[in-house]
Amino acid sequence: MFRPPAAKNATLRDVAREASVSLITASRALGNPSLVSTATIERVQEAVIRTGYIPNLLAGGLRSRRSMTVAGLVPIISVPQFLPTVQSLTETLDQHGYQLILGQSGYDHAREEKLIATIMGRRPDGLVVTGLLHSARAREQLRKLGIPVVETWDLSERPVDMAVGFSHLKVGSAAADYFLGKGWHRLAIATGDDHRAQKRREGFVAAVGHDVPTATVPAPSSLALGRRALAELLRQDPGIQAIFCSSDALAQGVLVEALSRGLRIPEDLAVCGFGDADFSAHLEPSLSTVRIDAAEIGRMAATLIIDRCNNEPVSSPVIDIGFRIIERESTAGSAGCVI
Amino acid sequence: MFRPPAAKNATLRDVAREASVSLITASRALGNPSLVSTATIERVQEAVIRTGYIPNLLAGGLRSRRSMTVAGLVPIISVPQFLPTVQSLTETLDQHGYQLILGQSGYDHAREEKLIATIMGRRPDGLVVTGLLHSARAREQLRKLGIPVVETWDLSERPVDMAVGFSHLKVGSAAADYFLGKGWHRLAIATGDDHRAQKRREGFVAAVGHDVPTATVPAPSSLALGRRALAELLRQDPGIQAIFCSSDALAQGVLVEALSRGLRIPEDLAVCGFGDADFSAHLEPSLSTVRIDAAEIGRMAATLIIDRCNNEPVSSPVIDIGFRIIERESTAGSAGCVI
DNA sequence: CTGTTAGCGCATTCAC
DNA sequence: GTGAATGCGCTAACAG
Repeated sequence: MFRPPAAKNATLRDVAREASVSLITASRALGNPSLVSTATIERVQEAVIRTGYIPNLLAGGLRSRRSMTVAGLVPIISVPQFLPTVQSLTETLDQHGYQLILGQSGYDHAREEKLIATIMGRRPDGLVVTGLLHSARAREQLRKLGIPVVETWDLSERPVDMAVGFSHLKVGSAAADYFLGKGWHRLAIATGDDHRAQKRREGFVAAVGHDVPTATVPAPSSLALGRRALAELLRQDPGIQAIFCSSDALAQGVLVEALSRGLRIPEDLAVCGFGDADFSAHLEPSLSTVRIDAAEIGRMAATLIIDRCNNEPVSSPVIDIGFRIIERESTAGSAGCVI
Repeated sequence: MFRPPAAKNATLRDVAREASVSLITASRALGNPSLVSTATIERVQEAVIRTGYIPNLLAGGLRSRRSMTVAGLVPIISVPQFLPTVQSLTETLDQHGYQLILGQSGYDHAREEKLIATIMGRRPDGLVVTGLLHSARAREQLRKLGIPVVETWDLSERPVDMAVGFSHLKVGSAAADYFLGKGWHRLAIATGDDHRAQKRREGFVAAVGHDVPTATVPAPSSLALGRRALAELLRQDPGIQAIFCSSDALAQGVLVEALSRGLRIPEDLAVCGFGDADFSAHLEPSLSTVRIDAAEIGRMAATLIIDRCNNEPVSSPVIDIGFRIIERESTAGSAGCVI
């Protein structure tokens, strides 16, 4: 078993002794300075520096029942769309003294439940889930936890607790309406097999009024899969005019494959992605897409959690951050203009 | 079934009572079963299920001085190159019961030190740093912590503790040798401004024997910056034959810009990236690059930490995982062949 | 194999 | 303003 080396960390007791005050006064000087005289605070702060004291948040959390951690659950960390969310979540939490504990649930339902149990052992003060939970049991687990929970990247009618996201159905129908408004009627979809992408497809099909050729690829989607998807779709209908893709990576693959087949974009084939990746505006041709403010999702999720931890009123437990279709060259038909 | 909203979590004491054993026996049944009879273990396990007990790892960590957490420091989470490392690190740690606490140091030296202090408050059992530390003070802090530290994505001659990475100098010189071997002599570099990329540039220049036109872009590098970088390099030397880029995103930008200027790849301009992103093999033309096994870095880092936590001997504290140049169409000159 | 005792480091009672 | 006691939930150490 691992034994900590001789150089033990200074404890608050050491600080108190250095500053010639009691343990609790030292504690207050650091955590609740308004209760302590200025002179004492200064003495304690000096003692902290001299001893190299680093507060033990495990001990503090045990006693105060606030671990100052928030758990973040993602399917896998390397889903590019979620990255800005995780980043801004981490940053915003950090600004308020909270740390993020990251859990990857994979795409496995059983794992999801096990992960929740493991992570709850750390007694986080809140939980942020990226994407709705798969299993009903997991949702039930969360409901019973009694800590703030934010579900992100989707809007449920009945969230476990709170939610920050947008309607994937509406994204789908908006994309379809956009294509139809351009006068394109032979439409198709290249999509990942995850739940949210499927809902966008549903919205798309509903707005079109009938089913459309669809190529479904396994997660995580990629440029390579986009190339394969276009090949598949052209097999289903060689006369496709416009394709809605479930990610910009996929859309880029469609672009590459289309160009290598000598198709002109958007005259022969229009393409719209999803997510507004950093590269999308700079491709040739530039890629139209649906923009989601992923970083804002993380910020809002953090804010909701922190407010609830401080017993501050939360204005609305369900926040729709919306979306925007960004028109670029890949769909710049007659009715539109290049941004 | 009624449950008060603030239903307190069951503690080990509750489990022990349910199972009619002492506290410590319950503890051992769960954490050290070899010391307890099979019948008792079973009774305890049933009690766990009946009570819905979730061990409080804060309390356990406080007492045992093992928090079962590992801190991971990255500049920012959304650097694509590090993602597979973070992912496999999380997974490997998870398999051994450890959780990753993520810290983003930004690109700010002062923040780095502050972050280390914050994170140490959680008393992690180990620390994984992605990239060498910027500030000497931060390195000094780590040395004094007395916990296993793994620096990744680089090899230092004098690591704080352990290291898993590769030589950026060698990558640079290998890239230069590769270009020179193709008969290309008017070389250039498009590079991010981070320390590791600069070392690759150093190695490149050393192998070439003289300085080369260089476009330096701020982190994080992107396709857009790659386009700008090529424009800049062509201004410096319109006759450039081959460019070594510090990331595949940057290289892709160079490709896009080159094609939009009517340059033929690789006849007019050869391009090599770094990192072997998932899209690189599927671009048109496909992108030559330097492949690093990023996931392996994460796995090895986790293993090193865990071994050290268990006081198991670590074969070597510095592990070179090497790299490989992957030749594809963007550099498929006469002397080579397309993979 | 099982139990008793004694804390881990800190913050929440209460007291003055 | 300050302090003394108490215990958060768990496990290391030593008994039996």
